[in-house]
Amino acid sequence: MDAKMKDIAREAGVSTATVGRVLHKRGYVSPDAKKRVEAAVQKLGYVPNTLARALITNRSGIIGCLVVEHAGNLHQEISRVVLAAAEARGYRLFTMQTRLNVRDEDELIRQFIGLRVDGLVVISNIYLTREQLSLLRTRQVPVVAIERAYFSPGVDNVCFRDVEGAEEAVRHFLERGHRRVAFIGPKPFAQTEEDRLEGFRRAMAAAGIPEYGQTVALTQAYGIDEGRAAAQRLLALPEPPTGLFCTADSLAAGAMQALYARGVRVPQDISISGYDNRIARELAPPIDSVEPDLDNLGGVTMDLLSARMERFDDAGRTEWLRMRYVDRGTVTAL
Amino acid sequence: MDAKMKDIAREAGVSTATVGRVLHKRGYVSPDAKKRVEAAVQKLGYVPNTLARALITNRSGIIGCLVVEHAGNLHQEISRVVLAAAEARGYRLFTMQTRLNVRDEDELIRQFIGLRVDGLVVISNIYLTREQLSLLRTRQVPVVAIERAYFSPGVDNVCFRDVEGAEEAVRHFLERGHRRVAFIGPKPFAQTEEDRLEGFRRAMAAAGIPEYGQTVALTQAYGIDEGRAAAQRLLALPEPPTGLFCTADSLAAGAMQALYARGVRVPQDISISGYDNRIARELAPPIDSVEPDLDNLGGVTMDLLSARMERFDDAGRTEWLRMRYVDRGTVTAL
DNA sequence: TGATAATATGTCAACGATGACACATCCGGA
DNA sequence: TCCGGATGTGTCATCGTTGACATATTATCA
Repeated sequence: MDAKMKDIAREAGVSTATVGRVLHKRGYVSPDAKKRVEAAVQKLGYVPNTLARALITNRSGIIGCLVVEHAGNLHQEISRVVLAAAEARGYRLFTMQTRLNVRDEDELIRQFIGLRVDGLVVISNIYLTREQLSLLRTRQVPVVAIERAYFSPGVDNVCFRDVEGAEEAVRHFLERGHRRVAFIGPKPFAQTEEDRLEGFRRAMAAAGIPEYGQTVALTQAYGIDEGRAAAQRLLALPEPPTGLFCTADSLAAGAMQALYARGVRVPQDISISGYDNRIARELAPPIDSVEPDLDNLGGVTMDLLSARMERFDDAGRTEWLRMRYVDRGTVTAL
Repeated sequence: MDAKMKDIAREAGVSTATVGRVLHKRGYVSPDAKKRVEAAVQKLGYVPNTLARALITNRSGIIGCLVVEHAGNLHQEISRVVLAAAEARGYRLFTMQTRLNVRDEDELIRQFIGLRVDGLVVISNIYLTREQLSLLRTRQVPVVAIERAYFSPGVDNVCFRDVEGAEEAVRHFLERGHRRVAFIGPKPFAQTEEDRLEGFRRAMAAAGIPEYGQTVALTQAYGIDEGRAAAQRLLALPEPPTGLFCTADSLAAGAMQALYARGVRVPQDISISGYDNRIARELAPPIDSVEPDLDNLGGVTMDLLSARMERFDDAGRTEWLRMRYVDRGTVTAL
């Protein structure tokens, strides 16, 4: 059905080798033959079979992207910028998603290996297992992990400076005279969550506020409902906080609902900031948030990956992406 | 490097044919040979080469997904549910994205054809060109288009009942005594936008409100800023509307900011509803919205596609997905 | 006892593109 | 005139897997 090289060759009256030379613009081809081949390609609507090419060259031109989904994180946005960067560099990005589930991940990794991907991008806040890593390593598949640092041979990392990001956000409150700043964030279940809590603690400690004086509202997960409930609890305290530091915009959005319902105005009556800057700008009013450097993320990731695809070695490089505080004026002086 | 069937065969002391029989659980294999093959597969960490298999079977097991991105639409969410449905059915979904750009689309479609995808899902609110369609058609690639109906041979469609969705939302205002209901939505540039505007007009006309009495605020695009500006304009009218029907949650979110800034309370002072139900629940307060039946979308899409993959024909089937009005109480009686 | 079916395994030509290699021809310079 | 390089083209084994076909052995029944 589909035209193949042989068909082009016959149509143009040359051999498949010459067709190949025209297609790859490599080697000597007479202008005449070239013209005839191009005409035949056009006429028969020839599109080279990537699969056959990959089989013999042993390079698929495909990069796998494993996204471990998880309500309330940035993984969708991250995969989008990585996709854009990959396409810009001429790679095809093959995305597969899963929710936290080792069995699924095993299956997806086998699928990627079956496709003989040239590289793999893992976007996850949990770790791959040792077995999964070794499966990839014996096949010399370059891996770049976003969000989780592996420090493992053959794996490069792109990480967010979450401790510093959270620290800066909390300092924002403290510098404006706030003392009772509450932390709203999930009970740490991965590095990211620990880092943000750690950043909060560091900033508070640096301001001389002792551990037991800190108001920490841990939620079971990310989400609107969790944020709303946490804010309700905090507002009911005898001495409610004057500032709410939320470690996700979704939590902040929920908190805003609680505030709105109680008639507490932002920023006149209370200060608030979010994290991730995903929906912060969509709220009324738009609130402060902490933004990862997504503009660079795609490029950094693909640079690491292509360096490793050219020469596979055992070093494990790590790139740290800094966070940026986006000031929209919802943290005000007391 | 990678183990191949031949290696397994040697290790197990059988031929590749027997290895194949074990792998595909087909044909006769002695329990003993089976055991040895399985052990060899385990030992050598064999993963079949999907590319080679695809080459000879002429089925890649890959479904292409072309997402034409566009700020403010649901395409990310849609691609996610389609991905889930595809994975559940054992297909690999290969997603590529582009922004409105025919040249890019041509390139991506060629990439898909090069990969010999078994089917293609197009998520776009603009049409593929005639050339693109015929390229796919000569190769008998089943195509399912989401959002845009093609009524073109070889293309199945999954469409949203946007006229009815908008109509129902506007009726919600009218039934509660509103007369001055404003429409906030982009100047129609594709069917979706026209449909939502049409729905608004129908509902208003049915309530006896003449065309010239209708308040229509057309924006240049979807987005927070556009929604905010439109709401500001409307609030400045001598007789401001009592209800705002926004054809996207992002527009509604912007409108909410304008309301908040002016101290107009929702829903006490004004009624409002959004569309798409993407961020409506994250706002303070959460607002009414119109929700496409995303739960069914993935399944419906994949059903159409797999039916067509089994038997390619020229019929163009169309599935209409109904919209659901989500009532959160932000449209109240006057 | 021989015919037949069921069981078990191996051989080999595809799939479509690649690229090493061989073979031609032509030109310029020694 | 002969040689070497540039130019132009074709042949064929190969990539890893599949599946049609051939072959061999054992069990079953008339």
